[in-house]
Amino acid sequence: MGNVENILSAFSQEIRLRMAILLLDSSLCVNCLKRVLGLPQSTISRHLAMMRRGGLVKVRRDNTHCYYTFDKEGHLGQLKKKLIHAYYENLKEEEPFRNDRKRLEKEESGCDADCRMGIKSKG
Amino acid sequence: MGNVENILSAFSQEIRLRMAILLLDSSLCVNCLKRVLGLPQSTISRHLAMMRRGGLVKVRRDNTHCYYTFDKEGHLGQLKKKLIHAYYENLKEEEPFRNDRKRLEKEESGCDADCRMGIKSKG
DNA sequence: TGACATTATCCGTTTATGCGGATATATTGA
DNA sequence: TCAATATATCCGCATAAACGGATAATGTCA
Repeated sequence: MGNVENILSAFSQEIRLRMAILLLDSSLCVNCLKRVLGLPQSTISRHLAMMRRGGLVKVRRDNTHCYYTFDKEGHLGQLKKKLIHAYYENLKEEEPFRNDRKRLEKEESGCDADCRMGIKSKG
Repeated sequence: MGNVENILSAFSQEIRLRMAILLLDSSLCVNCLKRVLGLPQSTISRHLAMMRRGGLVKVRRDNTHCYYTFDKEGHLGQLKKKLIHAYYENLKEEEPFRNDRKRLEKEESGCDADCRMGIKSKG
C-alpha cells in the first residue's frame, strides 16, 4: 500500500481520477458516488478497492455506510497531494470533471446518509 | 494526443515514469536509454511510442539518431509539468530512480551520440 | 555495394484490467 | 423473523498491455 507502482495504477484511468477529485474535499458514501457517476455499484466498489490499495483513499465506516475520502497522509502523502492538486487545478473546468461537480452539488440535498461535500482547505 | 486519458496511461507504469524522469532535463537517444535501463531496444521504443501518444515526450531526429526529451509544452503542458515535477521531487532519492541517475551519469562519457544530460532549469 | 548501426514496427504469447450481474455479509427496522 | 439497504467480493468474459525476438526501413561509412 502506498508504493509507487500502486499509486501509478490508482491514477491510471479517468474514472478513478474523477472519483479522486470528487473525494478530494468530500466524504462520500458508495451510493453517492454511484449516483453521481452513474455506474453500477460493483464497478464503483472495485475502483475504490484499487484506490485503497494505492493509498489514494481512506474509509470511515459507521454501521450502515462507508464514507470515502481522498487520503493526503501516509507514505508518499506529499506526492499524492501534489498530484491530485495538479489534476484538480488543471482539469476542474474540463469535462467530465466539471459536470461531476455539478451532479455532486445536486446530490447534496438528495443523499440521506452522512456524506459531506466540499470539506475545502486543510491541505 | 495530449488528452487526459493518454496522459494517464503514459504515466501508468513505473518504467515509463523512470524514462520520463530521465528525460526531464536531458535529451537522450534510444540506445542511451537502453543502456541506462538495461532493457531490450524494442521495449524501450514501445514505451517511447506510448509516451509520444500522451504528449509526454518529443523527438528530435538527425540522420542517425532520435533524441527524446520530456515535453513541457502543448495542450495540458502545465499539467504535465506539475506532474513530472511532483514525481521527480518526491522520488529522486528512492530506488530505482536514484540509481537510474547514477547510471546516466556514467553514460555521459560512454555515449558517442549527441545526447545531452542534465539540461537543468528552463521550466 | 555491403557490413553495420539506429530505430520502429510486427507478431505470437502471456498477463493484467475492466466490466457488471450475481452472490455473500452485515446491519437496520418493521 | 423478514424485507430492505449498503457494500465487498466472486465469476466468467472481453479487451488491452506488456514482453522481447525478429524483421523492416533508413542512414552511414568504408
